Amino acid sequence: MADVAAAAGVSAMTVSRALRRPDTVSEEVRARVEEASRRLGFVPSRVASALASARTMTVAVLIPSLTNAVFIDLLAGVQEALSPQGYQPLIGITGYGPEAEERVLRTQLAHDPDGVILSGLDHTPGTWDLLRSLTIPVVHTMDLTAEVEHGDCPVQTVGFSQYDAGYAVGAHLAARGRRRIGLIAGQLDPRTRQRCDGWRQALRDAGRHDPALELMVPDATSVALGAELLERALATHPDTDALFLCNDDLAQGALFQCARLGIPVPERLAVAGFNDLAGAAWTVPPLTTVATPRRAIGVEAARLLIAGMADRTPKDRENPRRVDLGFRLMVRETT
Amino acid sequence: MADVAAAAGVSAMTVSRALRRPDTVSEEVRARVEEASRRLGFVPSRVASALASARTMTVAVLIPSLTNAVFIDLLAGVQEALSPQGYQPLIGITGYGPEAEERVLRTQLAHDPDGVILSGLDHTPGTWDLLRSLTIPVVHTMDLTAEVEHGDCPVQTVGFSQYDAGYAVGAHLAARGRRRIGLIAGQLDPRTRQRCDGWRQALRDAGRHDPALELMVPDATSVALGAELLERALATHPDTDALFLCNDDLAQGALFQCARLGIPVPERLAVAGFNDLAGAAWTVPPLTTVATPRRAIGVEAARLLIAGMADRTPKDRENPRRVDLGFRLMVRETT
DNA sequence: TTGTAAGCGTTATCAG
DNA sequence: CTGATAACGCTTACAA
Repeated sequence: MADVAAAAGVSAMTVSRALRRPDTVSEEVRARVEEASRRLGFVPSRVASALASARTMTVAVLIPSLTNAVFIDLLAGVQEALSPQGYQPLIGITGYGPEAEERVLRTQLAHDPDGVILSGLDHTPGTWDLLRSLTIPVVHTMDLTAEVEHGDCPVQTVGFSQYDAGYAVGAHLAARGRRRIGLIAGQLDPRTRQRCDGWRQALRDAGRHDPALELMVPDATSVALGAELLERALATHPDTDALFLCNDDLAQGALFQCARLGIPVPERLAVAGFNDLAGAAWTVPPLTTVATPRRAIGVEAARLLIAGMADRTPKDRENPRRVDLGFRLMVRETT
Repeated sequence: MADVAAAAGVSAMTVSRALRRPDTVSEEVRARVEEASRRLGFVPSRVASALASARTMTVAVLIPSLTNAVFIDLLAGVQEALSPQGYQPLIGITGYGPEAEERVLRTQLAHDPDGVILSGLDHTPGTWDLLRSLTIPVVHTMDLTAEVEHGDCPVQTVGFSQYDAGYAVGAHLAARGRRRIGLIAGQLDPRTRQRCDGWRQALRDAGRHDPALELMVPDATSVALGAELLERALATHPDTDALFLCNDDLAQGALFQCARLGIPVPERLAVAGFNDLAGAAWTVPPLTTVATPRRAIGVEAARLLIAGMADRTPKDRENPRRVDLGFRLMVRETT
């Protein structure tokens, strides 16, 4: 920067200004600085800038895993909204564990991010303490604030009601006249559980809930697991006439297995998935599922953060928001 | 750090040492510093550290897109290898355009990464110039260095031969006795083209290449596109008895469409995909495809980078490596 | 083994 | 509108 300043015949400070806020310097100086800067191939050091200005232009984004399309879409939305504003996402992988999340968060905080985006609301007390102590905006995603604020700490959330979405599926299956409605779930994180809770309540409301038809395993969801669990579920309860699979990959695996076993869908068995992942509309038959606004959640979370980071107010604590982006039941042909 | 130093009764420099290289201070001092550090909740500022040491502990990772599972896997591998060593990946999305890639690279370089990982070898002259001028290690992935070095600039690559992989598929289909073997490709980046080139050569070698059976479109690949293109291909050339779809999502879409149209696979039509994406082993029938070592490529690229970053040698120019991680033809039931 | 001094490359601040 | 000066929080280099 000193070199550019010398070349342009101005002070370093003026170079800094000319490059960051061209409107604060005279037209003539701006031109000279830009020319010199370009000629010398000057690239301002963001590190130095960060140290001097206390703004790193980075945002910590914590997600459970990179192999779950749901969080990739979230990340894509975040990236899409952040990057035009000059912010860099710093991704942190938590592996679905609140303890690991706390560790990763601490690591990320050492980078002095200007904001934090988290997945879910299932954090350790240590994490809550940390977050409370921060003076940068924090947004929690993929879930909505519960009635009670967390540990007297107002919280900003962007998501949809996992419970309501699960309820919608249960209600839909019941409305279709199914009597023996089962559930298959993997990856039992809090969000999955909420979906299951909603589904369960819907069946209770319809007077058709049978706990025996619930098959819940901790394993990560996958097409393979869906195929396997479908077989197991039908083996135990052959009279099952409808199944809610808590994620589309499970549902796709189940559909494949039905095809293999010669089980007609939806005639003999109705199948519903969750998330409306890529290809769900093209399975045979096309899969009934719930479209979730994952990308939009990322975009909105980033927007809230940017707003909070712009005015250097200590945090949006005073004004916590709860943004419900909803969901859509996609009724296709498997039900 | 000054506060911790005061609390521990030592100088700031000693705190810095005690925390980074505990073996360089006396046991007693180390204990005092750690205690004080913990008690005060001290988190060293990486920004300041970066400025002072000229090491940001970040690595720029440029990939075309977040919605392509291939690059997510690559990223996951990179992250997995980088993060235990204390490095942070900085992701940059290039959208498959060399020009956009150059822009993104320039942006990332402002963050002073300690290393760079790129996808492919298809860069603009400007990008090559930039890379040549860097004093940090650079690794290119998903492809292998061609015979001729790029613009006299030795290059480090980790990948596999897209050409050979394509050839293997073509040879396999021919060996299965298929006569009218077609090709469906989307996302026509250089890697896809190389796969197609290999496939083409295999068919020529078998004396069965018919350019009319090639259907190449620029659109991003997807299950939906696969279904659509399958129908279009068969409409134009009903006698096609085998198809290579250049990515598994296309192949899955094609399989779905075959099921819908009542086309028996593999009896009437053999289908081969590429990449062995999640679920490929579970389609009906299970999909023949090529397993590519995407995650391993990420891990290996990160390893090479770490090696190059450790010893602060200007760059691994002197010792460019070409790491071929191979591929595996997964013969399943669609062929 | 520990401490001192001098930056690292910017930007905030305030004066001109 | 421009510039001088003092940080920002740490690490390198060297001295003790």
